[in-house]
Amino acid sequence: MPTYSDNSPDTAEQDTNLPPPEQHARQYAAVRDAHETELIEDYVELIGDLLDHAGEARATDIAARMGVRQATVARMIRRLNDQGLVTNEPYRSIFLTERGRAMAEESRKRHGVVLQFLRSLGVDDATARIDAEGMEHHVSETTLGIMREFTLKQKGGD
Amino acid sequence: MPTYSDNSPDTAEQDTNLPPPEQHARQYAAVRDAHETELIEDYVELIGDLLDHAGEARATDIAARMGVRQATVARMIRRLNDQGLVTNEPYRSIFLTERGRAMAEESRKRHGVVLQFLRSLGVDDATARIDAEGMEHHVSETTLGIMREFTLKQKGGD
DNA sequence: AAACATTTTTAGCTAAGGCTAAACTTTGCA
DNA sequence: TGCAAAGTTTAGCCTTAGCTAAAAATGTTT
Repeated sequence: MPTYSDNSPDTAEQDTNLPPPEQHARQYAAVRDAHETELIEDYVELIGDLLDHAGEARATDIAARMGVRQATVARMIRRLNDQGLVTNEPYRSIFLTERGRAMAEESRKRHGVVLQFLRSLGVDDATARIDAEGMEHHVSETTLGIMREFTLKQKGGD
Repeated sequence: MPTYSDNSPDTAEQDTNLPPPEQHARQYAAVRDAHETELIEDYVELIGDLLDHAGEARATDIAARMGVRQATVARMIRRLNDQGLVTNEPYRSIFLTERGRAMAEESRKRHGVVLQFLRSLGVDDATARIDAEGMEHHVSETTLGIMREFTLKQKGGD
């Protein structure tokens, strides 16, 4: 029994009734779309981070940080190359194209906003990191803006 | 250039340095784990909702609301059956097992907490619904608890 | 420079989750 | 009652993203 739907007659219906089928379907479609780009963005973001911090992005390091095998990384790199996000020559380390760099930057920003927001909500660092990684790709621009504001306000207020 | 990492010397390092590789890998593994159960939970939650609201859960309705084809639903139902989450007989509608019901309830609660939280943050209803759908499976118990509290506090404070 | 170690790539397997097309069952109506 | 429509299932295709095993290239060490 959800306590949250029992005291506000205005929103009670929205909680207990299902949305119309088409809208419902659009919600799930949005999640599926997010999933399609999610992994690509994670790889690109990680490659960007490695380039910044280690000076180069090597398949071994990507694999270690992603927690997957090198073979998996190799195939993903080819895909990223196909999509014009990275450049790479056989047996050499990986670089971001202009588009890749833009995506990495974008991703890094989103990630940062969500992470900072969770922290300023009072979530411990370790948990915030894990949750941010998962939530990052499912937060709309609208919500992201609200999170940004909230974080700033918290910072100033304390 | 992330403004959030430039003014708080304490957290600056955590933002600009990468976590150690093993921890980093664990974060991505957590996201992958969430993805595995995510769709299953969505189906179970939807079936529960349909049972509650329409009295029965039919493949056609599930397909319409999920935004996928009936063939896709049919195969998923078999999978849910294999996992002991639903019972179904050929050409008859679908029911939840005890375990299925528990999962649906659990899922519905999480979903509600995230949705209410987003609303009380100031996110508009349509956006909140979409974001909640995606975020739901990536929010830890810890964060969920904090969200619940925050929502209550907002409600009382206004 | 040859041998060994590491790194990268390729080939081929699996499972999931979309799809279409076609077969089969149930339902509803004339 | 019988036939058409609607709903359900099965078969088979595709892509993605894991994996292992093995081959190819690079780097290191003696």
